[in-house]
Amino acid sequence: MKEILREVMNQTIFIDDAEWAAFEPHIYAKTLKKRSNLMEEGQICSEICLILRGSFRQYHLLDGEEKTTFFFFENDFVCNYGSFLTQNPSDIYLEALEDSEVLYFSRETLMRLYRLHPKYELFGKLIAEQVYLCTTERLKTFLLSTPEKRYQNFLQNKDSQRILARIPQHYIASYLGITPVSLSRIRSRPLREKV
Amino acid sequence: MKEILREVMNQTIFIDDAEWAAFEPHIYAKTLKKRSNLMEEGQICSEICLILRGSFRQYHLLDGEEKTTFFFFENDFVCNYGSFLTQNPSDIYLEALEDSEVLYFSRETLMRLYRLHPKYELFGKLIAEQVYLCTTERLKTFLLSTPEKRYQNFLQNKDSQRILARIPQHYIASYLGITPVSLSRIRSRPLREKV
DNA sequence: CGGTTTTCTTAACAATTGTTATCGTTTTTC
DNA sequence: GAAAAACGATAACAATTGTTAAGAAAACCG
Repeated sequence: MKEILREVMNQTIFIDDAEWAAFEPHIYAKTLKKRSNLMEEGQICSEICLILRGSFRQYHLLDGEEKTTFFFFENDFVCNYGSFLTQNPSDIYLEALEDSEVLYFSRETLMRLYRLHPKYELFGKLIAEQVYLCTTERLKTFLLSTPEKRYQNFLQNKDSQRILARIPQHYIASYLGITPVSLSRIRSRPLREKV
Repeated sequence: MKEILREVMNQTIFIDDAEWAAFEPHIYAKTLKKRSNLMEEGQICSEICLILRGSFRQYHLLDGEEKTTFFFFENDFVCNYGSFLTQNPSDIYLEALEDSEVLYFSRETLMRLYRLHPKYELFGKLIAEQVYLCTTERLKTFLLSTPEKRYQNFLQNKDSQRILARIPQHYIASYLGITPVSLSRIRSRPLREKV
């Protein structure tokens, strides 16, 4: 089962047997019931999970209102990466949307691997770069598009399909930075022709 | 003069004399006239600049309209980091807002340093993490705030001060994802009390 | 210095989004 | 299987933002 983690990592960088042997004993598994939290506001992120089964949403709590801002699915790493890096308290919650199963390892384990094998250091760099690129793409949709165009782009984005297939619409609205009512309206709007 | 680059890097990670000696000969300087472009759409980013004097804006060109999305000042690294990482063509322009002076080095130089000294690899990782954190903070202001609140947060953000001091307001509007007219209106609006 | 360009404000109106509430349907839960 | 909760559409109205245009002030440039 832990081999799945190795395979996912291999999509970014090849991990040889010696490198894997240093890692493998420090990987654990756990299950989370639907609606349970993997992380809560105020906690400091000390472990990284790989989702084997299930899904999670990330949300902020503002004036008693939940603002959902990200989703995680099978083969995704899920953690509060910002809190993981800075070791500052989390400003977000991570909630299981379904009964879920994850592999996980601690920050200390990763730090030890960084010191033992430069390959892991490179892995950490490549992950940071990947996550930067994704975040920038998403920021662009806010800087350059209206909510309506943002939703249309979202529909056409290949990575969005798993969100559309599994996530309730009002969470998607929040993910797009709009209200559920507004998204419902946008969806019912006739498509405009380009002029 | 190149020592400034070393000092800026030292704010992230200590570079010893041997590491610096491998880098120093491959650093160059150039000047850019106000309004000239450091990078244009379609180009592939092959060098990183450190600003010694002057400032730059990053903008997208959409339907003939310029959308300014970022600013760079003295002691900032300026490049299209996304294009630098992926080697895909740039979707942005980088324009000097004043007569400017920069140090620069090539991507090949950095790649060579990555191979020679693991310290540079770590530097690359820390930069990616820093840039990720900044981008995420910015994305949050779009996901969690209205334009008006976003402007008020912007005013109170310490890092914003250099933007406010040196950048025309209509560029700031674009940076906040709104029109110049709307920003002018927000500014003239009376401050609301919290209830 | 004088003309041009840039910048910012304001006004009027259009378009979009937010808010609140209702209603029917679907899903969940026990 | 029945009660409860969650979900999505819709309506009505408020608030905000976008668009276009005009004008004044400031900055820029030869």
